[in-house]
Amino acid sequence: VPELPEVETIRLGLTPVLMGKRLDEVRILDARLTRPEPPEEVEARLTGQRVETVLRRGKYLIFELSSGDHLLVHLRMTGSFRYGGTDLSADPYVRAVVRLDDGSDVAYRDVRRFGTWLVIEGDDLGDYLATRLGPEPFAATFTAASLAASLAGRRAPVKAVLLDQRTVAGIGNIYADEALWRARVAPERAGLTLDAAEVKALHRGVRAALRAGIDRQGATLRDYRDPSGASGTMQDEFRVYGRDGAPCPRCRTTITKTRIGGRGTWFCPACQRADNALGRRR
DNA sequence: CTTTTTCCCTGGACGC
DNA sequence: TGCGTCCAGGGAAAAA
Repeated sequence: VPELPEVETIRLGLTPVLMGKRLDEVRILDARLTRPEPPEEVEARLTGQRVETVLRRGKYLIFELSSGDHLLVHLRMTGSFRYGGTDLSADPYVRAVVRLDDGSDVAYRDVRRFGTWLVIEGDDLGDYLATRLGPEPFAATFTAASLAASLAGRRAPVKAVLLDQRTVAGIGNIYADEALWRARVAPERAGLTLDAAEVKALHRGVRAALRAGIDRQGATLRDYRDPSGASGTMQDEFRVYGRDGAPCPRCRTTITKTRIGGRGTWFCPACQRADNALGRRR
C-alpha cells in the first residue's frame, strides 16, 4: 500500500532514470488508467516530451514535462513502477509502458487497477492539488496549530481526520495507526476531544512514523516494490499495524484490532488512552 | 458544511 | 479440489 514513504522511495528511484529523458513512445494498455480521458489523448500529450523533474506531493507522483504539462500518477492500492531487471513482457498486470530516448523501458504495473494517470496543464496543477491536499508533513506549514485547526469541531474519529488528505498530505491506513500509537492517542477518539498536549504529540507522531518509513524505503506487505524491484523494510518495524495478538512494544499489553471508518485499525488499548484527563475528570 | 456509505478492482486466505 | 465469502483500502461520488 503506497503511502508517503513508499511514494517518496519510488520518486527517488525514478529520478535518475527519467530526469532529462525524452518519452519516445507511450503505450497505455488499460483504458481505466486515464479515465475519463481516452488513453490515446494522454499518450499524445506525453509522447515526445522530456521529463524535467520528478516530484511528489502527498501520495501523488508528479512528472514535470518540457511542454509545461504535468503527469500526475496516483498508485492507489497496488500501482508500481519497474525499471530494468526481469522481463515484464508476459506480465498481465503491466498497464502502461514508456520507452525512453536511450531505448530503455519504464513499466507501470497495477494488479487492482485503482491507479490513475492524469495530465494537467501547468497553470492548473496548483489548484488541483490545493483543493485536495493539506500541508506536506515535513513542511513548515504543518504545525501543531494547523493540526489543531483540522481537529477542531470534528466529531469524526481522530484516525479519520488523519486519513483526510486535507489535514496533512500522504498518510494512509498504516502510518495513521503508527502515528497514533506514537502519540499514545486511541484512534476512535473524536477529533475535538484532543487537548493541546495530545495534538502536539500527534504532530510529532505523524512526522516520526513517516520519517521511519522513509528511512526504511517503505513497507512491503503484498505488492509494494521500488522501481528496481527491491522491498522496503518498514514492515519489520511496525509497532501496531497488523499486529493483533502481539504485545505492545511499549507496555506489553496485547494489541487489539478494530474497525474505524471501514478500515482495519490496530492499537494498544492500554497505552493509547480512549479519553484524556479532562474527559475523565468530568 | 460534515459524516456516512457505496463503488471500483483482484488475489489470497479461509470455511465447508 | 472447488466454490462461496470476506478482506485488503485510497479516493471519488452519492447519500444522508
